Amino acid sequence: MITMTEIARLTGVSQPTVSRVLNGNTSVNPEVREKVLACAREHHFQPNAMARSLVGSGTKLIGVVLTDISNSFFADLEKYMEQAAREKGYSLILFNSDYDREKEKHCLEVMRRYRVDGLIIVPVLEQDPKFRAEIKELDIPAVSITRQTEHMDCVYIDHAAAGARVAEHLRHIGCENYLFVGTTGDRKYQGFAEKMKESDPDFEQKLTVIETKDSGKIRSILQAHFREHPGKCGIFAYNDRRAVQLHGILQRLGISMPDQAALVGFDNTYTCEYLYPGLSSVSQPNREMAARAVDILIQKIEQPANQECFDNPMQAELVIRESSER
Amino acid sequence: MITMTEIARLTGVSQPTVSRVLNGNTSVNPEVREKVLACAREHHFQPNAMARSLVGSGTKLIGVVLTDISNSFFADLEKYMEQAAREKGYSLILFNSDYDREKEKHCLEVMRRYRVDGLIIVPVLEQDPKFRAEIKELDIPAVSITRQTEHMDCVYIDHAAAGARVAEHLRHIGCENYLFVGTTGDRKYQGFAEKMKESDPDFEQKLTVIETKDSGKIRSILQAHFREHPGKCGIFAYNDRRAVQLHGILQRLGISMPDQAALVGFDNTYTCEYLYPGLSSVSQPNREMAARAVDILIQKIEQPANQECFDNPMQAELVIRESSER
DNA sequence: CTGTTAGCGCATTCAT
DNA sequence: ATGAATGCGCTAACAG
Repeated sequence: MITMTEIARLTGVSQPTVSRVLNGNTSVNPEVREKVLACAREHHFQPNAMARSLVGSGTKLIGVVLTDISNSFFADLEKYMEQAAREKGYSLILFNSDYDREKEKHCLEVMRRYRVDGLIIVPVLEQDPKFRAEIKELDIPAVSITRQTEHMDCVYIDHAAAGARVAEHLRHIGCENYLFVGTTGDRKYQGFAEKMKESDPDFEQKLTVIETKDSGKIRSILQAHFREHPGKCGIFAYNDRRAVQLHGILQRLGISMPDQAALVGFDNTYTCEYLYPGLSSVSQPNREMAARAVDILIQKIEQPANQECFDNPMQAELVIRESSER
Repeated sequence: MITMTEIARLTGVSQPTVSRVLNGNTSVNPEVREKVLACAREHHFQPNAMARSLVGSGTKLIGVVLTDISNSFFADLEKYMEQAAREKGYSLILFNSDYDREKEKHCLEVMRRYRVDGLIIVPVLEQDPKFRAEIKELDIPAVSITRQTEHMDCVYIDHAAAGARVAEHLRHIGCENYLFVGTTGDRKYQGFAEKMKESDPDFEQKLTVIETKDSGKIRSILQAHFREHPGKCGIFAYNDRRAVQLHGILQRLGISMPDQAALVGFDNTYTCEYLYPGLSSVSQPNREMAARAVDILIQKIEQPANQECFDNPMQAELVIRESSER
């Protein structure tokens, strides 16, 4: 791979002159300019980003840590982040933490080695003090995406509010009992339950929580549930993947949507509209979230002055389809 | 961020000694060793990968260019590639080409700037001579994944064979006419059509090709098709995303699977088994493909001797579910 | 406008 | 076993 020094030798000028031409900042003699450019083109010169960064201008690298890119929602996010970053001349170095704090820590270390200019992360455990310490140690601009954090910028949707919105909807279409698929530590659940309790003090007796991901077990639970509770059941799943799974199981059990079961998922992945009956789901503005995260980050990278942290809550929207129509 | 020179200053030894300690190659005085290690730990030292690469030991960076990571199949692939790479101390710098040759070219240029040690790519157009030239210019080990290529190592499944396998299956369950969803330039299609023609000279009259991705248009085409052709129709979609879309449309039209329509997708994404009726699909061994691609690449990076290119065709498997059961 | 000089952080000689 | 010197490719003064 050709270097500036080599181009300098070939064209008979000094290396800094080559640098000037190729970076186009200061003015150089037009003839020299052309000669150098021609030579650079001929040899497909590309500046060595490593050397450049070493000298202090940053790496133009953004470290991205996702919990799991095989989740469509995150895959979309990464795609939009890359687009936004590319527009500003940044590239992404991507890691999956697999929801594992140890791996996450390792990702952070590797990113440090590459001296990424900034960091976008979906934290495994945003409140973990160790995580906060690790981020602080990194000492570079960082924004968390998808999760609300207090010690760093964050771009997210208010999961509790979204959960509440789902509660409102399910109550509105007249459900007699409820199923939540996920863990009760989830903000979505908390917002959902809170809202329900507001209008129905007996809510907790009407609720069943399914934590397992095992299709067989879910099937048994559903079967028993619908045998004992004939009334319309509102089902809220913490993500579309689970919701699609439930959708299939309900179909197999011959439980009709939305009459017997009103199902709502989360993330509004493309499958929702293709399914039959169509799957209601909470849509996150992932393109906007990605763009916002990248913008905030790059702004902080390039203007290190303003170093306060901001909360960037964004608006989610419930997309109602056949699976939970009135 | 602390440097070796700084650690050297703090511990009163020379920078090369720090380097020796931290890289653990040559032997150093145990006392010095401990002192240096302690200091490094205390300050959370991480070697500057940029500087290290500059001095000639490579970047430990693998450039990955995918056409579209929002496709679950590729997202899975990337996840497994990252795992495999991490195990060998490499990190991934990821790009999406969006099926756009220009963007792909740009990705290649950026990778060059970062002096990635090697490259794994899903080519937009593997036969394009310009693409081949660009890869050659890069002058680093490169493997193409998912596509067969002649000028570089490749890890892929034989799409034509997989298409033939689907043909066999659909013929076997007794279809009277066929629908292919995708483009006829696709190897899957070619294998499919070839196989069909073997046993049925009239195949071409029995085939309809749907190229559009527009749900409304697909719906019209299907409606017209089933009105005119009452017999059982074998439908082969080039990927699961399209297959899921068709699945929904068929359901909405009240066309039963597998009686009236036997549907087969491609990639065997998780949705397939959750759908009802379950979606038949061709399963690619993506974990193995990813691991193989990474292994081959790293081997070539670390043993530049053997520079021949190898074909690595892998075995796909048709997973039959309700959507195309006999 | 352009060449000289210096230095980024590190690995790698070469001495000692 | 360890320090001194060198150079990777580049940018950033500085002097002409």
